[in-house]
Amino acid sequence: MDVVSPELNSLLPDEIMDTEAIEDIPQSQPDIPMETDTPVAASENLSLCLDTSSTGHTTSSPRFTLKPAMATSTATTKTTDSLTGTSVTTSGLQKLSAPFTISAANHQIILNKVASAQASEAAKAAGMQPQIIKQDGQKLLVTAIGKSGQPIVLQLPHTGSKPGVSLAAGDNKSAAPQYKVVTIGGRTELKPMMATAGNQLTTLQAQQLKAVQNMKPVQSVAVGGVSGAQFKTIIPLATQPNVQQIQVPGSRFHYVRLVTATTASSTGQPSGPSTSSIQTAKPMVVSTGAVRMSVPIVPAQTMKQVAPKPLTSASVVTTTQTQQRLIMPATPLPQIQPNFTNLPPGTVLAPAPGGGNMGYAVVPAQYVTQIQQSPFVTLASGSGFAANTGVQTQAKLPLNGLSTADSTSRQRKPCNCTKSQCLKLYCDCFANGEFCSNCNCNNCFNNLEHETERLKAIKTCLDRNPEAFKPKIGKGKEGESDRRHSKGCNCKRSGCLKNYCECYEAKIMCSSICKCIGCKNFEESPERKTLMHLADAAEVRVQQQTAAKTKLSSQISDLLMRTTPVISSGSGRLPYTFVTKEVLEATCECLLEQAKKAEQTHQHQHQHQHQHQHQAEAERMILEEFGHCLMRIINSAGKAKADCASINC
DNA sequence: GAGTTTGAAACT
DNA sequence: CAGTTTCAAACTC
Repeated sequence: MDVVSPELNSLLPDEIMDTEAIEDIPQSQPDIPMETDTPVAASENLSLCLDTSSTGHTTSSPRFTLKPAMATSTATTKTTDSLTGTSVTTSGLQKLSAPFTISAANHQIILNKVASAQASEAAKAAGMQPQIIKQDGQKLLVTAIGKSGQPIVLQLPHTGSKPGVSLAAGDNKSAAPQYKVVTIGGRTELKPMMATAGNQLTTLQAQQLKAVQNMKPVQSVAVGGVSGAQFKTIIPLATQPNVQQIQVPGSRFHYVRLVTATTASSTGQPSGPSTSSIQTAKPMVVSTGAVRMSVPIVPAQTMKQVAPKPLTSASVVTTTQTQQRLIMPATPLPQIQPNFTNLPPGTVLAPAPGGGNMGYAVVPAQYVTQIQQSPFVTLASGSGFAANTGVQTQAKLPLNGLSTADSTSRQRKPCNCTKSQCLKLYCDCFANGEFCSNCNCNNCFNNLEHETERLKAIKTCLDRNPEAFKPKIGKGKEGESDRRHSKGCNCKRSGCLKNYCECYEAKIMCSSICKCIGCKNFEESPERKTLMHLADAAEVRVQQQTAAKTKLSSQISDLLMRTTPVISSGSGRLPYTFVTKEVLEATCECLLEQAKKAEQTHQHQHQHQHQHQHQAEAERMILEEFGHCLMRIINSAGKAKADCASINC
C-alpha cells in the first residue's frame, strides 16, 4: 500500500522521511522548506491514518499512513484505507480549512487548520459543515473553533459505536453532551453535540460554526518557532488512544501522537482518579510499504514518561466522560496567547501547579521530560497501543546540535544564575527549554511554580528573536559542513579555540557566517590540530587508566574467588587466610601508587619516550610492586603459622 | 574557591 | 543597527 504521493513526501520534514530515524533522529536540525505563512496548499492537506490492523479495538501495532487530502474538494470526500477499511469522511469545509485527519479502525481525529477567518466565514455562509468523521468503533472529532482563536476540543465518548453515519447539519434532535469543549482562553465548557444514537458525530452547532469565523488563523499551540502558522492543534479529551500534539521544529506540519490513558473508560463514563497523567507517547511509525515514517514527538530531549508534576491546585481538566487530560491553558492569557505560535520547539501545554484558575501551563516539550519524572505521577498506560508499559523513548531530535541521545545521556549542567531568574537566555536551562532542576541558581523562576512569569519570558524572548529556541547548530548550506552555527560566533580574543566560542563548544568549525576575529577554528588550523591531538591523547590516557583499573579489579576479584573457599574451609592452610579484604585493599593501594609513580616518571623525565615503552615500563614497576606485596604477605603468613605452631605445641 | 576573562544576550 | 551593559560560563590562579 503506497498512499503517499511523491509530492507529499517531498513536503515532509526530514525527521519524518528519514527511514533511519525511527529510533534515532538525525542530529542536525533539518532544513525544512516549509516555514511559511502562506495559506495551506492542496498538497498540505494530509490525513494521518492509523492502521490498526484487523484486531479491532486492540491496537497492537499501529501503523500510520499519510494521505493527501483533496483540499479543493467541495463535496464530501471519503477515503478508505485499503487494508483496514478505515474510512475518513470529510466535508466540503475541507476546502476552506485544511484538516489533519487521523483515522483508525476505532479512533478518528481531525485537526483542522483554518486558513483564515474569511474562509471560515465563507464556510458558514455556504452552510458548510465542519469535519465529519465516521468510523467503525469510537468516534472522535477534534476541531479548531473558538472565539479569539481559542481552540475547542470536541470529543466523542469512548463507547462502542456502530458504523458511522453522517448526519446532516442542523440535526439538533440528538443532543449528545458527551463532547467536551475546551478553549485555550480559559473557558471550559461542555457543549452538547449533535450526534446520532450511535454516537456518530456529524456536525457542529451553528454557534460553533460561528466561532469558527472568529477564530484567528494563527493559533497553533505547539510551534517550533514557526510564525504565523495556519494550523490549529487540538487535543482530544476522552478517547482511546489519546492524542497529543507533536510539533516538528521548523515544520509547518503539526503532528499528533495517539496515546492512551490507563484508566480511560471504554464506556465513556467519568473516571475516578483525580491525579493527572499525560500519556507517554511513542514515535509514530508510519509504514506505507515503501515509505516508513516516524513522527517525532519531542524535538529536543528524550521523553521517557509523560507525567505531570504534582500540582497544588486543580491541574487536570477531566472531561465529564473520561479522565482525559487536556494539556491546554485553562485561563485566558490574552497578552501571551497570540504567541503560542512562537513557543519553543515542541511546546505543549501541561498542567501548571499553583495556578489557581490557571489550570495549564505552556511547557516546552523538553520540560515534559522533567515533568514526567515526577514521582508523584503515575504513568498512564493503556490498551490503545501495545507495549505501552514502562519507560518509553520518544523520537529524538536535535538540541542545539546535539542529538537527543547526546543531550540526555549527558547530564545537563546545573546553572548558576543569580540575576536572571533563569528566565533569560543567559540561563542554559531556559535557553534549552528545560526547567531548572538540581541547579545552583538563585531566585529561580524557571519552574512550574512561576509559570506565568516564565511564559512571559518566553514571549519576550520570542518577540526579540523568533528563533531564540531553535537549535543553534543546524545544517549548513549545501556543500558545506553538515553542522554549523546558525548565527556564527563573534569571538574576538579566544581565537575560537576555547569554549567561550559557541562553534568550538559545539565541536564544529567556524563558518563563513561567523564574525570572529583571529579565528583559529578552521580545518587547516595548526592550533586547532594541536588541540585536537592533545584532546585525543588525553582521551587515550583516560581509556588506558580505565582499562588498567578494570583489569586490576578483575584480578583482585579472581584472587578473592580463589582464596575464599580456602579461608572458609578452615583446612588449616593458614597462610592464605591472610589474604583478607584489608590486605587486598592495601595491596591495591600499593599497586595504584606504583602506577601513579610510573606515570609521573614518564611525564617528568621521559616524555619523549614512546607510548608503548612507557606502558611496558609501568607494567614492570607495578608487577615488581605486586611481587613485593606478595612476599610481605607470605612472610607474614609464614611467621603467623610458625607462631601458631609454637602455641599449639 | 575566588577572581578574571570572555562572548552571547540584553539593553539603549 | 551599533554601541554599551549585563550576565553566566569558561577559565586561571
